[in-house]
Amino acid sequence: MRMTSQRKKILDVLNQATLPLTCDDIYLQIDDEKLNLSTVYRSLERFYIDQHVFKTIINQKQYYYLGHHHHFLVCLGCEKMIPVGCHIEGKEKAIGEPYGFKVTHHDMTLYGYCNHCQTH
Amino acid sequence: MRMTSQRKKILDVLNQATLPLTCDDIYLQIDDEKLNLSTVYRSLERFYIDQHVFKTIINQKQYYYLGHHHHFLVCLGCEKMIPVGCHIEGKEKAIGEPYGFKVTHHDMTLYGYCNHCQTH
DNA sequence: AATTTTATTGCAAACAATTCGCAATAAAAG
DNA sequence: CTTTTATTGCGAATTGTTTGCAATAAAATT
Repeated sequence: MRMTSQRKKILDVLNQATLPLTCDDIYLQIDDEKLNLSTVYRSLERFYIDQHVFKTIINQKQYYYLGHHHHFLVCLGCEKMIPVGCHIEGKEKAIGEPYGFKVTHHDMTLYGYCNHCQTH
Repeated sequence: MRMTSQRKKILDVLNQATLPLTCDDIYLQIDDEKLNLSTVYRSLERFYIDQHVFKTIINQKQYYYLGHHHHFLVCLGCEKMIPVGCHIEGKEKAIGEPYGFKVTHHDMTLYGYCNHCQTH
């Protein structure tokens, strides 16, 4: 795995972030005329496969983040995202077991309305 | 809500199904020269909003199903899907509460390897 | 039953997110 | 310093999904 200047910048952006980001988010934050969006896509997928970043699907889009595996409350009103812990972590294996299914990971998102959007 | 012939056929297909289906799955199963894929998309989204069908996102695609809310084990090898119960149903509200967030629903998918793909 | 109303459809085109082929580039190895 | 080969930029393709709009057909009204 070659640590290119592009990949360094991508990881920098992710390190700075407090919420998960799409490839496009990251692309836009890196103000480099010469960086291509497909490089961002390829790099993040590579990081993900090599287990250096986490990925979650929200509103049918891929989001990436660093740190530890968790989930998000996503507001249907304003799209705000709130990180929340994982409540299935330990149960993963048990859920697959009766079917001889080996669970490797899971993805979950909770949708609803944030404090603000409930009353506006 | 007008129960058109197209919508009847779409619901028929879903009723027959034992696993969740994409719009395209359903479209292909209805052998009607004159039925359009966008009608299938629009109808299912309407059913979903009116709470007549459930929806879940798997591999970044929308799947619809009837019956009761549940989840799926999805094999990364052969794409096989196995329905499993929901383990968060009761906790939904509690997870959002500390943030004043009103959870309306959630989506989860478990990925891994089925019995067969583990050894092949 | 005939007519009016209006939700729904078919069609083609647009869209958004993501992926791909390929020649050029630049890390890392020799 | 040269060679090797992973990675990039670029443009184009793909996939899943959504949209505008005129035509159609349910359902409501007469």
